[in-house]
Amino acid sequence: MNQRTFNTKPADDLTPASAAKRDAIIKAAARVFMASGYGAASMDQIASEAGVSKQTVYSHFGAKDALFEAIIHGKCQALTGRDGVTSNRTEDPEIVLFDTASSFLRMVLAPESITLYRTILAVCVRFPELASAFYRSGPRKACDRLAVYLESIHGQSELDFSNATASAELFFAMLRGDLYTRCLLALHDNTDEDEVTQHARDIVQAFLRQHRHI
Amino acid sequence: MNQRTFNTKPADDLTPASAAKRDAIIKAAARVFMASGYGAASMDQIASEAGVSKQTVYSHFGAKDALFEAIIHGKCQALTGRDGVTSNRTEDPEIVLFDTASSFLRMVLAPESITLYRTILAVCVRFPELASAFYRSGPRKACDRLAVYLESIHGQSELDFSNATASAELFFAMLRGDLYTRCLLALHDNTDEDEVTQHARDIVQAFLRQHRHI
DNA sequence: GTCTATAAAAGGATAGAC
DNA sequence: GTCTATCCTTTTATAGAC
Repeated sequence: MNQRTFNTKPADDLTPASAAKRDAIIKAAARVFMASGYGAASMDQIASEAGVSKQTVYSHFGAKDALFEAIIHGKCQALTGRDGVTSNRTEDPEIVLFDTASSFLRMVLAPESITLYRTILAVCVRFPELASAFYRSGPRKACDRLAVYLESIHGQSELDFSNATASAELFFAMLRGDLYTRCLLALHDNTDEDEVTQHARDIVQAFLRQHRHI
Repeated sequence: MNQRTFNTKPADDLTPASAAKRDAIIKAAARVFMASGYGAASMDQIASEAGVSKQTVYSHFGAKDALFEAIIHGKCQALTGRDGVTSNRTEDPEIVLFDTASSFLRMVLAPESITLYRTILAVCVRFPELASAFYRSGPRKACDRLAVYLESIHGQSELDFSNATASAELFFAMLRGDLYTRCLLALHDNTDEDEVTQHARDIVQAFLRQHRHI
């Protein structure tokens, strides 16, 4: 570990050539870390794929763990930025929930998301901050956004969302289901798009039935 | 990888001293692999903790990956053997489901189960058979057992389990919920026993309400 | 900042004696 | 089968020249 602080984003006080190299290092490191995990990734391979010398990598990031943290943090922030989990319109809740379910499943079942999650799980004890950052910018964020929506429609159509956060957590847990476990374990060669859509439809129905008090 | 086949269980055609060493190797390897994962675990450390020489480890298991596979397969078989997921009595379904939920959560949230799952996820691409074996002896087994029970009570108390397997998968997915994600990510220092019990109670209620057609 | 060369250490696997 | 000693490769990190 190095005592200096290294920026994740290309700094403006670098020469264009240096910033370009820094960018190449980040891209290469992301590829290598995602492909091999933290332990099996080598600084040699990262430098090679970035087209720079190993010493340049160390000049920019100081140590392997600092580079790894920068990459993972970047990936987590990219996660947060993505598609809104709820299309917050005054539409039929069933439609809004189905859209939410579809985009959520597409996101979490994407190979890059699966790989990122596996990579973090493999090192979450050694890098607790990374695990926390992932949770906040991923699962937690999705739940919070959905909870806000559920609260906004509480009472409509005889729907009871008096505990919106718990309901949101349940919604995503149901969505993941057994399918997510199988994908995490790499038991599928390809994820069937129709199966996913049908699954989202079923879960939305079950979720609505569950929260419709009679 | 070695071309020979190595037994997982202590063979009877070994001298007692040899069988004891084999057992020590298995115990030490389990500890080291679970503590460090496949990549970071070293054959030196395993030999050292087992109190034998490294060559003895190689004599028994041939290669690092073969030893790893033997350890993981052993852990998976131990998983299967454990507590019945359903207490298949002619009791109130609510009680049976609550018992099932409680023992399931206790099992999957146990630190050893979490560690095993993380270890397998980290190598599931390189060892597809291990991932498959884990899935069959863990999540799949639990679902199948519960599905059998659900089918047996289909129609009772106005409960609809016409798709028992899907219902069983949903039940366990709901049970895992956000709590399981947080535990996987090592975000908890200790799992609150009362929180788990209350969670199981809530999920059973939601599950029953969901399958009670009106 | 960047590169080449190198230090220093760790790990998987094997040879040879008993 | 078991042990000691060793080979060979890979890896993190740094030194020194430009």
